[in-house]
Amino acid sequence: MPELPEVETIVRGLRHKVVGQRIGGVSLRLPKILRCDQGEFVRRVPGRTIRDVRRRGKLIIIELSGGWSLLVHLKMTGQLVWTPQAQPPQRHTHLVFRFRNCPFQLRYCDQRQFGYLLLLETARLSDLPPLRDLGPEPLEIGESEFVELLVSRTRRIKPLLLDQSFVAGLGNIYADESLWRARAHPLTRANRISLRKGRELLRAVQSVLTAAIEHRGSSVDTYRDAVGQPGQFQSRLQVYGREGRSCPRCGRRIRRLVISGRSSFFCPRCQRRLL
DNA sequence: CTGCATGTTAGGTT
DNA sequence: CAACCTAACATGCA
Repeated sequence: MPELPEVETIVRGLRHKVVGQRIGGVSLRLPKILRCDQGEFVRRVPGRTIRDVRRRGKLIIIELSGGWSLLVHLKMTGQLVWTPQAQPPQRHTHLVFRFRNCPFQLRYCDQRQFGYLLLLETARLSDLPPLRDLGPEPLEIGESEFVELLVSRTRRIKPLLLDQSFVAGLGNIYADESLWRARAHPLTRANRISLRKGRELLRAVQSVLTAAIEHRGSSVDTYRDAVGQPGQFQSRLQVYGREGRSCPRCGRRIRRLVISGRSSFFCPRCQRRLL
């Protein structure tokens, strides 16, 4: 499940492979993964050069020459993989970009087919959802700004952290890890979190994300980076997916709670419920 | 075979 | 408008 650290790892890995490459052709094996006009995509993409690859939240933006960009959301199981041409495409390979004078190709693979790509004018990128509706980047926001956002909300902190319009890029894994680090119960109402704890929560979010990026993300399921390698952070997760194991800080059994339909893993001793 | 879990978001209701 | 709920997507697993 690619969240911010996984997407960042993919973007960094992809950037130095594809920037400057000219797209020779595309093969669309599963048309439904395109969220734009198919004909336009096949007509407009070949011949363009990749200018930049960047991330915003969990979205990947591949900027092409001539004022067009590709927007990619990997959702649960999407992968963008730099692969030797000679390697036969697998069952879940849905789109292939070939490059001029290059023995590698860029493949979009997605076991569950929830992810998508679309082509649009670079100038219109930020006018449209989902980019338009994203909250601030958690690694760029300041403590006071974050605390301001918290006090204006009455929602429970866990679903709030998962809300991409509140803060962009957190998913279930890093939300739980951050709450554990900050010793905050996932059901706490955002506006009931003290200023001190609010600042602590942002620092927890930032240190977890930074550490996860350093370890190239967490492969708890199918995640692979831009060259097909798994991440290394899954073994450093403290609570996520560890129901019944002991809390690394206090030894108490980690519990799992379903909050707005999502699993939440937390330590009932370290993360006391305030209400 | 059934039913559930999975993350995200669109779309609905309160 | 904010908060909350549910459906939908495809697959794998108990």
